Amino acid sequence: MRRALLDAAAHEFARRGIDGASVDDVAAAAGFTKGAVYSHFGSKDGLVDALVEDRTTAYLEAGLTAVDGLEGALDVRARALGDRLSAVGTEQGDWHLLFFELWQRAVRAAEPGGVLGRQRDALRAAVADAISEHAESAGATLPLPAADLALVVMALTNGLAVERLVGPDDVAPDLMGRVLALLVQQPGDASRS
Amino acid sequence: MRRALLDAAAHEFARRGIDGASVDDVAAAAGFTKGAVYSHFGSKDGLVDALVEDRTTAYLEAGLTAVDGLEGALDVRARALGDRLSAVGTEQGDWHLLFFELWQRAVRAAEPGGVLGRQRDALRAAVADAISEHAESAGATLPLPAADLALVVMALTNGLAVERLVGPDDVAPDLMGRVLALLVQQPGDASRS
DNA sequence: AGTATGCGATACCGAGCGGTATCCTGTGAC
DNA sequence: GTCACAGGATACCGCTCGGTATCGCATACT
Repeated sequence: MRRALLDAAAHEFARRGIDGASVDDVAAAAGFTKGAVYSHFGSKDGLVDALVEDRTTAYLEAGLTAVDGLEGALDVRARALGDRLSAVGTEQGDWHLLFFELWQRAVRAAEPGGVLGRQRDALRAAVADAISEHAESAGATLPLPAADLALVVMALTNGLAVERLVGPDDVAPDLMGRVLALLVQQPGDASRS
Repeated sequence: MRRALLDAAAHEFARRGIDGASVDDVAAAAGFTKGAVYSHFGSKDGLVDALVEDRTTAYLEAGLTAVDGLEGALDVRARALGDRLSAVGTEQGDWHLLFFELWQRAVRAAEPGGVLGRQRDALRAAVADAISEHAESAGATLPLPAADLALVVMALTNGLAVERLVGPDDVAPDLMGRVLALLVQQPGDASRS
């Protein structure tokens, strides 16, 4: 089953590294043998490519969901967004481990227009749009261009995930929310938690 | 020469991955053969360990330098710090590639108290101290505990490095500084660039 | 029932790697 | 000048892994 192989690959690759996990390992984790993998994906690289496609799509959707349906003042929305992103990041420790590995591959391959790059651009644009709309509907002015803020949100998500994987207890669950709230706080607005 | 081998290892490991670069490759890049590596470090893991020690020490010192000798109002210092960190991050693209690989190893090994973890704690504590002192000497109140701010600085540095390696032009050079300035901005302080 | 199709298992190959054992050579002590 | 030694080169081993060729078997179609 293609689905089972992709899930097993995501898990094994995250745990042991893409180079560290053999095709045999992945197949065995899914209850199959190598033959199944080569029958479906042709090569190990083919499996990795399919995995990139699969997981980045899911990641993009998760990101879109996170910025959707926020209500209230802008800093309240920012806090809620931070909490959502933290929750997702905390429960899916494997994802970031895998993500950084795929990202490394993409950087080293240096082939512009890779799947990862495209999905990143899409996510960034979508988040930037959402931020703009949220700011407008909340009647607030953004302290930075929406595109820059989107980048900061992504960078913080990734950066805090790094720290969380080293020391899960070192990162307060509400840190992301508080930081984002500070970033969109209006000048002269003295509201502090 | 031990130094040459470490430098070559840093470069080769960053470019091709720790698993992707063979001991032969590293030695050749330094103008030697395998024998030199095994004579100095005993094993590939020994080389990696020595490299972790070497580079994290340098990184820690770079971090300490960055938070040192800042002057002026708190947000001015924050901006200057951001610019320094951006400059360092931009010119040393290789380091972050290597850092994430070493970080992955540490997370997967899951041996608490690794060198990387200790250096991270030290850096975080030092940055937190520096932030506290800067806040005090500038007569400002911090919107978040210094330890949390230190974590945010580190997370942003790493997160923006990720983005910069994917698309160098997507990250404005002054973004880090502006974000940090926003974070320490005093309520009621309407100064905006 | 017979047959075709395709997924997955099995056995095998070649290459590259980490590691080791041994040899070579330049350098310093006396 | 001789000797000892350490840093490094060379040759080699064994193992693991990606990849391939082939086979077996279940399902579906006629």
